[in-house]
Amino acid sequence: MPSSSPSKTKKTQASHATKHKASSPAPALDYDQARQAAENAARHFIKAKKTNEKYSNYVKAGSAFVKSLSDDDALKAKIWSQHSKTAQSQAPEHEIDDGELKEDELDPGEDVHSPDPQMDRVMDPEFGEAFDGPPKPCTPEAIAIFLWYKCFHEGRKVSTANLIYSAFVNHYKMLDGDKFRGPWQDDGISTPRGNPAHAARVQDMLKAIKKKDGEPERKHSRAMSYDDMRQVYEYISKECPAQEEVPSHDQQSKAKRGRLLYYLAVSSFAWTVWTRNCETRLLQFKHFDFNPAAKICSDGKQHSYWVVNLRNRKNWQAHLEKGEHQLYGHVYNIYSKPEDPAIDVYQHVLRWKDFLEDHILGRPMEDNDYMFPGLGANLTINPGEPSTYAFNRDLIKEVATAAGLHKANKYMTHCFRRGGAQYRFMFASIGRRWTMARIRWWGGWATGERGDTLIRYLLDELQTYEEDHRDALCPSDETANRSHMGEDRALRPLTTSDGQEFFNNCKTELNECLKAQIEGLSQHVSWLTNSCFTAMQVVRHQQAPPLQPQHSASTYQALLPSNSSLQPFTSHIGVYQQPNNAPFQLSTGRASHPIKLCISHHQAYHIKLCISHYPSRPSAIAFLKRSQLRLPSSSTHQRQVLPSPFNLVAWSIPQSSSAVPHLIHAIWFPTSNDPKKRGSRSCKIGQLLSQADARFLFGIGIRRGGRKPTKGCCITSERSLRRNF
DNA sequence: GTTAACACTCAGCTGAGGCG
DNA sequence: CGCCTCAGCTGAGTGTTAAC
Repeated sequence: MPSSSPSKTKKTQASHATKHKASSPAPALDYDQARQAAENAARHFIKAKKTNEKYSNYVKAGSAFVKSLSDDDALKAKIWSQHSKTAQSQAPEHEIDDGELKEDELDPGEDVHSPDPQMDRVMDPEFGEAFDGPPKPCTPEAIAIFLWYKCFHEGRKVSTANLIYSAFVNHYKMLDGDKFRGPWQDDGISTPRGNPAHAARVQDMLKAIKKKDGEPERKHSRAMSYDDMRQVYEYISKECPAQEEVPSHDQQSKAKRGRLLYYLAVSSFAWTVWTRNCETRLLQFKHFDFNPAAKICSDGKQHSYWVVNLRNRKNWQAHLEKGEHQLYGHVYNIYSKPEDPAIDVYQHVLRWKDFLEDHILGRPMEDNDYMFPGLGANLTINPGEPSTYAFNRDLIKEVATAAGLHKANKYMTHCFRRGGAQYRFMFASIGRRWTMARIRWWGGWATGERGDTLIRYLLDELQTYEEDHRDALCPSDETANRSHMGEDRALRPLTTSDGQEFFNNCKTELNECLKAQIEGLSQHVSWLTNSCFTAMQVVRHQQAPPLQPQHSASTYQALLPSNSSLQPFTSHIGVYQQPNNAPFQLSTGRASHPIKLCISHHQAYHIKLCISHYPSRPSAIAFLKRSQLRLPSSSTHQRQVLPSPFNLVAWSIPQSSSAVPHLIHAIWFPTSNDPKKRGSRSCKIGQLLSQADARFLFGIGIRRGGRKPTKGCCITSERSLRRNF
C-alpha cells in the first residue's frame, strides 16, 4: 500500500539514511538479503518513480478487476445452480423443458450460451488469481478482458491501453529474471513460458482498441507566437505598476506587480530556452550564474549575459547514460536583448530576482531557493517549494485573456516551448532562423532523432503551412510548398507572363503620368505665348524706356496667371547678364527696347524662360535651369557659364503669332561672340517648329549639364532634336 | 539506407474531493 | 468559494524493429 504521505516518508527515509551513514558502517548482509535487495533496487529504479507507481496501480487494478469478475461469475453460477435444482424439483415430470429462452426475452447485455463449443467456454478456475504470482494459462485472457473493459466498456483511449499493456509487460519481465521475458509459449501441457502480455490474444485486443476510435483528435497547446509575446508585453507594460508608484503598504498593487514580473520572467525564459513547465518550475538559484566571467567576442565587443544550467530535462536519463550531454548539464548563455523587450529574458529574470529578494524574501537568494516559487494571493511564498502546474496554467490563461489574445483559453504551459521553437525554426526573419542542429541542441532533443518525428510539433506546423491548400483560390500566388516556408516566392525568376503584366502596368502608369505632364506643359506654353505676345504688344505700343531689373520682375509678374503653381522664379530674374552687369533685353526683331521676362518653372523640369534683348547680340530665349548655359563671352574663344537648363537659345519671336506651335522660330547654340555671325546665322537657320516639336523641346529641355554646343547647330524638328541631343 | 509502425516512458492535463 | 491534492487519463517524446 502506498504511504498516505509519500513526501514525509521520503524525508524520513532520507533522514534515516543520513543518520545511518554518519553513525556506523553498513552491516554485513547474507546472500538472501543481498539478492532480495538487489532485485528490489532493480525493480524500483529501472523505471522512474512515477512510472513504477502507475504500473503498479494498473496491475493492482487489473488484479482487483479479475477477482471481481471471478466472484461475480461464481455467484451467478451458484444462483444458476440453485435455480436449476429448484426448477427441476418443481417441474412436472411430463412437462417438456426446451431449455432455451426466446431471443426477444433475453437481456441484450446478457451473454447467451452459444452452441459453438469455442464460445461456450467455462471460466478458468484460476481466473480470479490470474495476476497473482507467476503467469497462468488464463493470464493473457485476463489481460485482454481487462483491456476491453477499460477501453470499450469505460471508453478509455489508446494511451490507456498502452499503459496497461506496458504495465503488465514490465510486471512479468521483472517477476523472475529471464523466465517471463520473450514471446508467450503455452502448449497446454507444460508450464507456460514467456511474457503473457506478448500473447496473441492481448496483441489482437490492442489492435482492436487502436482502431476503434479512428483518427484521434489532437489537443496541442496553442503556440505562443512572437506577436503574442509582444502583445502581452504591451499589455503588461501598461498594467504593471512601476516600483516607485507602489506604496509600501499597498499590498494589492505590490502583488499585482509581483505576479506580472513573475509572468514576464517565466514566459520569456520558457519561450527563449524552450523549457517545459516542470523544467522551468524546478529551476533553483544554484542553476543560475548571474556573474559569469566577462566574455569578449571576436569583434572586440563585450555583451552582458548570465548563465543557466538545465540538468533535468524530460527524458534525459537515457541521454546522460550515453554521455550525450555536457558534464555538468546543458548550459545556456542568456544575453541582453534590449531592442526586443518582449522576449528579453535577460532583463525579465533579473527584474524578477530583484523583486523576489527585495520585496518578498527580504534577503539574497540561496542556492536551494526555487527561482520561480508559487505565489500566494498576497505574495506569500515558500522559497523551498516550486510553483505548481495549476498556478502557472491559470496565470498564463489569465494574462492571455487580459491581453486580448485570440483563443486565450487554448494557451497552456507548453505554449512557450512550442512558440519559441517555431519562431526560431520558421518565423524569424531570414538569416536569423536556426539550423536543425542548433534547434535540436537548444531544445534538448536527441541527436539521433529522425527528421519527421524529431520535433513533431515543429514540423507539424511547417507541414500544415506548406501543404495547406485553403488559399488555392487567392488571386495572388501564395504557394508555399516549393521551398522552406515558400521563400522561393521572393526568388523566382520573372516569367514571360509576369513581364507582360509588369509591362502593361508600367505602360498604363507611364501614359497617365505623361498625359499629366503634357497637359501641364501645354498650359505653360499657352500661357507663355500669351504672356510674351502681350509683353511685346506692351513694348510696341508704349515705346517704353529700358526696364530696370528691379522693375521688370514686378512688371511681368503681373502678367503671370494667378495659379500659385506658376509663381515666378524671382531669384533668377536678371541673372542672365552680360559681363558688365547690364541686363539682357528683349529684342523684338530689330527693335532695341529691352524687355525682360521671367517665366516661372512648373511641374517637370523647372523650365525657366528668359526673353531678353541685348543690344549687341541677337534676341534670345533661353531656357534656364540649374544646369549651365554657355554663352559667348567678351573674348572670341571664351565662354561664360551661366545658369541654364540646357544649351538652347531661341530667338526671333514673331510679332503676330499667337499660336503656341509657331512661337519659336529657331533654336540656336551661341558659339560665336561675333554678333554679325550670330545674326547672319540666325537668319539662315530659323525655321518654324511644329507643336509636337515645341512640346518635345520643352519635354527634353530637362537635359542637364548641357552638351557642349556644336557650332551652328540648329534644331528644327524632333528628329533633329534627337540627333543633336 | 530509409521509412513506417510499433513499443515504451513520462510529463501534461483534468476532474473529483477534501479542507479552511 | 477558492485553493490544494491526488489519481487517472492523455498525448508528446524517444527508442526499436521490420519491411522495403
